[in-house]
Amino acid sequence: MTLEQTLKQSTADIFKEEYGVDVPLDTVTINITKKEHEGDYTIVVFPLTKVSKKSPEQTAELLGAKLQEKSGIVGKFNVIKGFLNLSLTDAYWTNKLKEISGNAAYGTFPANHKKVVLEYCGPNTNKPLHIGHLRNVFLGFSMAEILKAAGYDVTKVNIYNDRGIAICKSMIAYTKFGNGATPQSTGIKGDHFVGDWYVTWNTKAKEELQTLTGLKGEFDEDQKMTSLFKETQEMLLKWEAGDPEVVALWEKMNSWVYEGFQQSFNLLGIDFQKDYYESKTYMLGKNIVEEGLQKNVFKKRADGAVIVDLTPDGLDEKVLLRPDGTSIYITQDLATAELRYKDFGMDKMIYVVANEQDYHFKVLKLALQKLGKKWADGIYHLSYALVESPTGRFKSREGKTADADDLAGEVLRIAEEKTKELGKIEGFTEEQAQQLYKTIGLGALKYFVLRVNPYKKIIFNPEESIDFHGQTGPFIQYTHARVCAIMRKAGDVAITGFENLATLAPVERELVIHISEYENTIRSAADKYDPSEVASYVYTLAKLYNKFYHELPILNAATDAEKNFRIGLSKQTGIMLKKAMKLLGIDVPEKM
RNA sequence: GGCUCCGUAGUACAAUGGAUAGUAUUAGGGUUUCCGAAGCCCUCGAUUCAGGUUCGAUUCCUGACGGAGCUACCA
Repeated sequence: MTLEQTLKQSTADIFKEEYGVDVPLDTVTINITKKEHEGDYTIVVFPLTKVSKKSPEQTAELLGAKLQEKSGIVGKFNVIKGFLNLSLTDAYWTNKLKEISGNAAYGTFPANHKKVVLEYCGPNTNKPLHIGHLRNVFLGFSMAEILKAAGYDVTKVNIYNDRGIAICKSMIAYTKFGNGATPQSTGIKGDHFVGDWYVTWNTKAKEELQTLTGLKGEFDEDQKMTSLFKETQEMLLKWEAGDPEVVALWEKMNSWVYEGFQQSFNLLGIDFQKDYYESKTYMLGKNIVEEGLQKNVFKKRADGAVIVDLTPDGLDEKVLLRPDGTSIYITQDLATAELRYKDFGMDKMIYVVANEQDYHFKVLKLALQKLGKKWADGIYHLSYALVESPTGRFKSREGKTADADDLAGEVLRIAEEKTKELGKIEGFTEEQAQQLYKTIGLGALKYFVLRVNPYKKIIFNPEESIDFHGQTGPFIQYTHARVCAIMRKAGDVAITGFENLATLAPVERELVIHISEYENTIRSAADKYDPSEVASYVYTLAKLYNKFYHELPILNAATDAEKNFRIGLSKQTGIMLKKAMKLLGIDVPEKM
């Protein structure tokens, strides 16, 4: 039972005894006491006055006195207006720290035997990763770590959108203008190489369109009249027909892209247990559509298109299959979802996809539920808002600022610069130094993205956003390095129990309390699918530690009992910093 | 037009319906005879507007005003 539950239960028991009324536990609200008041936890008694029929102050006084008398852990209390501030005994907190430090698995919940499949990344193979993918992969990776800590059995999967008109554009441009160049011959990273041909295609199509019409119309529509587009479309048909030459080229170019992606994934520190390819699943949807028709869940429209009527659910009629019988995006996704269920039998299926597709995922879930698939109840769309530049949405045409590799390179460069200026890396080999720049640079980038609630859009200004001061990854990493320095200096002092400690300083209590809140944070972040709660937690922890560090001597503490306790507290803080940052996919260095 | 999401200091973010709305950054000031100054301490500064529900509203409801997304037989 957690402390919160204990206090709630005791409160309910006391009310039962005093007033003979059962108080539902959720009417008892307990918060961490605000800084300006004395106390650790606060019970808000306003809702309880209905039962006690007394003033908030009287109610609180009585409750406080009874809790102090019966709980055994409440040392003192005070009442301000309707707020009952409880201070737990020092013994309670020292025991708590002892208990936590003795449990290496603290913060990891026992296996709940629920399977989660988490899809993230989902790149197109015709262009490199951009800043939107960064938010996606950082969120996805972190969410997977958090769910694992919360006891779930998580499998991360990727889906490659590796077919369609877009990749054919790259292929056509390469065929016509490539002269046999390769990533190896040019030294260009594979995904960028193929992406460059996609850009070339657009440039050439624009030129052709200009000579054709002399106008700068709506490119997206008008490009269809160019010969280049017609060639591209022919290539797509050939690909679909399995033309060996086209398929061979497609395989070759995609292999370049995958090689490039893999480099990015390695740098970013993300991974997948299974890859899905749109080219292998795009024609699988027919069966599920047929099933829907038989179950009378889907209907055939007069023109032959298959639709699902979602108007009773407040949505529209949604087409699932074209009149000519070919499938569309949603058809594939229905089939892919079922395929995943066959592969994994998961309890939850999480899609990490931008909020542009909110509607799509509502349709997907509803359609599967209407088909009677129980597992569809476990579908969750982890929707996140777009990353925008200060001038609006990042467009892939807008240039280099939005490119993921460039951005990562930029933060690594800044990390190197800062480290050379401020770092304590005497004796590092070049390799260790490079590794450190990576740790710090990516730490800054990941933390910057993950500290924001996923549904809120992020304004990203490449020049200003990557900071190393304040609420940032490097600040937390620095704090960890500081703890490590203390531990090195402390040597192998055996940390014993904390029984001999007389009293705790306020900042020591705050630290222990915050450490004891870790499991609540994990639980909440997992339930809400929100890594930003962990980001916020770990920042507060680092800040508290720095405050503690400045206020109190650790190695030079006045008594052995204090020194022993403070070293133990430092050690545990270091462990918690590392654990929490790991859940964000961020490493922490021992020196920086 | 309809639907969804978002509006908090100059800027970027917090706040299960709870106390005097927190934190970072910017600007200004202080702090290395003492464990790492990428730190710590101090000062300035905000809930878009109008109603409603409530003992209590940044939070919930209604409306207005701003911003974004969706409303594709594209993915």
